Amino acid sequence: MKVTIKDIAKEANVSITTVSLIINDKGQRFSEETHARVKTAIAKLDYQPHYFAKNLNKTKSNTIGFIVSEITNPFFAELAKVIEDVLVEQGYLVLLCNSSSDREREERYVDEMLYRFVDGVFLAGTVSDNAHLLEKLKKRKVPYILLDRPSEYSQTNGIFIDDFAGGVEATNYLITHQHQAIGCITANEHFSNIHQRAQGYLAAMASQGNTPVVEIADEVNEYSGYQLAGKLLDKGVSAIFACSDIMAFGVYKAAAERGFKIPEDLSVIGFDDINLTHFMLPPLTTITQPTKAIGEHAARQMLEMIETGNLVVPNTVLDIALKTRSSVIVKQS
Amino acid sequence: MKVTIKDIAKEANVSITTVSLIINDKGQRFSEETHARVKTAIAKLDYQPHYFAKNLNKTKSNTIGFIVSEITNPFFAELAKVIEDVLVEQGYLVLLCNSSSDREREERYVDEMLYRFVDGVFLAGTVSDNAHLLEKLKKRKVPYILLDRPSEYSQTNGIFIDDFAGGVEATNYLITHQHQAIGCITANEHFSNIHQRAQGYLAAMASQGNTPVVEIADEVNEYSGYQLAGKLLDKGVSAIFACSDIMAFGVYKAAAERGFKIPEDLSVIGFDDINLTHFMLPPLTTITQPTKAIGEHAARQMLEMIETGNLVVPNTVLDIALKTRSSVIVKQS
DNA sequence: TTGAAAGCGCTAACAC
DNA sequence: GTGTTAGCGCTTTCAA
Repeated sequence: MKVTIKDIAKEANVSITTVSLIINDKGQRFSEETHARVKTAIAKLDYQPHYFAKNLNKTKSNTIGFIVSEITNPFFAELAKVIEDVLVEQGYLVLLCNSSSDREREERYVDEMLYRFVDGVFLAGTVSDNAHLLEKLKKRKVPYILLDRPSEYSQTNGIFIDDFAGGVEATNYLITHQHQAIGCITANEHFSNIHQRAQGYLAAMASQGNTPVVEIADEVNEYSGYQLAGKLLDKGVSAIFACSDIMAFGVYKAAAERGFKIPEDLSVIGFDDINLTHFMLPPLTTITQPTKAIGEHAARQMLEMIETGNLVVPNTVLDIALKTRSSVIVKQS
Repeated sequence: MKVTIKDIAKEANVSITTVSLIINDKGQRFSEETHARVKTAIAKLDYQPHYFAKNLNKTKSNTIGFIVSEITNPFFAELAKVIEDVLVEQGYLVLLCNSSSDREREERYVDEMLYRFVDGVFLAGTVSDNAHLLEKLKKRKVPYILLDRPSEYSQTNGIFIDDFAGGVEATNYLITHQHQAIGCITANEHFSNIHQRAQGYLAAMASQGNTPVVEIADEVNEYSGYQLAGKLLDKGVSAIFACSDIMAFGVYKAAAERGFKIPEDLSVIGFDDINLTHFMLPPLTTITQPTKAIGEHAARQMLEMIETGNLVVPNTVLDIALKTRSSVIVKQS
């Protein structure tokens, strides 16, 4: 049988009230000796409070949900890791769930999390058309934070970067290296942030009078990058902007298969700056997302919301930066 | 206020017992009409059972813990994803926690999971010296399954591959390609499975009378692979066996920096067969772990243990296979 | 300083 | 077929 507060009370020869108060640090009024007796009993019987009983008429679980669209994408794995590190440090447990970008799964997870009384929810890379999810969270007064992908529905509680500006910067970098036939690999509008990066590309191309060549994927991974890069290469581009580093892996492969060398025959720029970009050959020039800062800021905001009961926090846009490595050079004539 | 079973009872004009039984599919004895009334009331009031109350005098939570040593390692991310897919399908929620190979974190997670009454725990890549963790789980009669890394302490409940044989096979493959100066990049004995792969390498080398050259890392990632590959290359090896694909990324980089081409100047073989190996240049020859089969088998075993209450399941060793791609060729003289 | 007792929402044994 | 009621382990109000 599990040891209960009753057993402790009996062992220490006090009432259960006394035990409860002392356990929860509300027992200042008790004598030193009572404290000691209770502590000893707890240690002796190896008592652990009962999670369900303790929370029965509470509304806190010390658990925070984290819904991520694709855990095998290193960017998300790195982000989740940073956030978990901070939250665990603060005494929370993170309930990390992978949705594989599936709407139904996302909703299911939100329901299950609310059912389990999570104290907050992070939504990383979930579908942008998520009014129903946010509505549920608001109704239950559970704080949430949106990461990576803005929601059409929420103008607050998000931590993002300026994807459009990043797209412009990446494209301009290629343009300043004399590239004109620049292709772009992006994803459909459900991936709103990645879509925005392509919008930045389009704007930068337009301002130079360059003709854009965009390929749009329905998934963001190495394979889709590979497929679309092939199409672009067949169209004769001299540079490619891959709106996600993971897609850039596919670009490298497609180029290699066609005998194109990077950067001599093809310049490539990515977006995200995942750890692996250092290990691509050549190392990928990319737009850096401050993953650590995003995660830490997100965790802090969440803790603050939980603490204050405030459910709204203004959107934050963190700075990106161009990370120059070796995959882009001046166009060879 | 949250809607409770009482409200439903009142609305439907029945007792709370009736509601409870019908909700839990134990209400065969009630009339069609009663069923309907209760269902209508539930829908009308948008009733949801109370997680803590429901489980208060139960011992099930419909939640399964998953402790992983390094979620940013694609192998683990892929494995976790497969398992979660199966388990979610079966009505469970997976509590995925990343320990960063930290003993304290692992223990903390086990405690928190037990506190939350998880129905089972997966331990993927956790420290091999984990008697204390398994002891806790056994004491609470919570089924567990060990993945990736065997425990010195448990001869059951594991799903592994034959790491030693894999090491032998990888090494022999290099040997049959005329390589003699073969280096090996592995990790310290805390990573028991990876360590075993190196043992296989040593055996294969010894049986040929070749002199082994082993470098041992304290972490398994791209960086450690890079560091150690540098050392091996400086010692003049013509082939490298990287005991983990993620480390092979580092080998590629170290080789490139020294002007060594793969496979012409250096043959490389990896282990795991993560998705990204297809995208390495050249694609990495490696030992395939049947990630999908491992995950599905693990999930099935877990469900069976939960269902039957049986806490022991024999170890399973799944088959590996050599996956030939383009990073190994016959040694050039 | 301490304790008795009500109540959180639900399940299940038992009664009708 | 249906309802009453006693808990599950803990927190908290109120009394002493």
